[in-house]
Amino acid sequence: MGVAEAVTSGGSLGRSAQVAHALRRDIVLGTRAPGEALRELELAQQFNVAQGTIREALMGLAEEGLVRRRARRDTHVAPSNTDDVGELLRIRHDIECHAARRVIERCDDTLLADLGLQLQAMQFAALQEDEYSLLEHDCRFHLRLFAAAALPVVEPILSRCLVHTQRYKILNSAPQSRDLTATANRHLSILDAVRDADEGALATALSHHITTIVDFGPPLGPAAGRGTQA
Amino acid sequence: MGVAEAVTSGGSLGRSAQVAHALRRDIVLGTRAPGEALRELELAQQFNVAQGTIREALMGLAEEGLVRRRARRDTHVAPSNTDDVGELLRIRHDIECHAARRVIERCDDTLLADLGLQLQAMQFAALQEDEYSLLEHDCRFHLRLFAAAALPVVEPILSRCLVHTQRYKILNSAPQSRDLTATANRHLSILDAVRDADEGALATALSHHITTIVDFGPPLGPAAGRGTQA
DNA sequence: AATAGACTGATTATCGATAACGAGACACAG
DNA sequence: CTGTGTCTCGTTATCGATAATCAGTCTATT
Repeated sequence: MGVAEAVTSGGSLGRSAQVAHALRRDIVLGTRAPGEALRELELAQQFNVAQGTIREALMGLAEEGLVRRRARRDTHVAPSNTDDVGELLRIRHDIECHAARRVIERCDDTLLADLGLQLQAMQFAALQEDEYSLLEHDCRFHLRLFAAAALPVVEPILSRCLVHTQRYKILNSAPQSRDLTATANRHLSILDAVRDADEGALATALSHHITTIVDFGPPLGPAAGRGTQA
Repeated sequence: MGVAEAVTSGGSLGRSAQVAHALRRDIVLGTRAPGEALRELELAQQFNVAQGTIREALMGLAEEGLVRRRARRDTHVAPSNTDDVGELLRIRHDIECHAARRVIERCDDTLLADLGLQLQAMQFAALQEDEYSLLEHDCRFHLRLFAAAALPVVEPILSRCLVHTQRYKILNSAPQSRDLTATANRHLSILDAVRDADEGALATALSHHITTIVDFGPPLGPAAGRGTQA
């Protein structure tokens, strides 16, 4: 497992949030493999923070479903299950497409600007070959779009769907088979639909976008086996 | 606000879980009204535990969407929004009905027993006029049923839908208008469908059950029309 | 040899105190 | 009277140490 970067009072968000961010990155990218143990004191030493801070980060990740905590026993990286992801993708499709109407109805001028910014960031990340950065902005793109629907309680659900979908994609496909720039540009049709304030087009674009994220066909058959120990 | 019961090393689960349970109860029942401030030190004194313990409980509730935390600012009871609940109900409908097939396929012998137990507990709670207990077992009934679908990552999503749905119902209808025994017995048709291992009947029973949980008609304004999707 | 019981090592859960942070009040200058 | 900068207060975030608990092991008894 990786040598963790000590957190040194960097960003404006709290230390536990920074730790959670770093761990999330490792888990989504597969640097920390499913099943890997996460001991609080060990992580505290690695990140140079107190155990309680690690604890909070782990609790957050547990709520996201990325780690599994068994009370007073252990904490480890959660597995990535195909059936689960399929269902999450279905739910995501349902939520995002259904929100299209509300989004168009409530679309304000900052929405388009924010989406454009995220798209730009995605394209930049693609050029840099920084896949995780791309994924992050992908997430933000969809969450920002959904935020316009003004359904705050549903947002965390969508967020969970997004994260798990992305993790599954990373864990179950060969790195060279993923064209980052293409992934970024796949959001163009969504942006266009929002620009045109075309509810139907937005729903269609989202539906197509989501259904083509993961091809459940080819990659699962042969070497889909997890246990891709580093 | 209520005088909190000091937690005295009661159950087998940790103190923070007990605190979270108590707070969840108060919030769902409306004893702690939406918008009410929740100060960590104050609660720590009321429950006779350390601030950190309260903190964990609040973080858990925040992830459930029952409280809203603004970093370094404050923590308060989350509002209960009609639009959100409508959407959550839609998602819940989608998840539970779609799981019917998997549930029947993987139904093992303990499922029926567990569901029967929960139903009994609901009926008992109804007789006692203990609405929260009824709600809890209602939750467990549905979660136990869904657990048979073996989609662990989706479970927390369903859980969130259940909790918010129930809270909304409590907060937006007169207590005397709710027939507890009828609510409990409404699960009979679901149990029957599982007993018969009839996938179609289960999906139908669940669909009817969920769509008739909240009548968005009378108590709310005019257009409460949730899409008659399906 | 098999079983029941207690011990040990490892891990999480809790605590009490201190630090960091943001918002609003307040005084002051323009 | 208005705008700006500072200051204090309330609240959350972090820390380091200690307590509680569990799983697996090891032993003693039958």
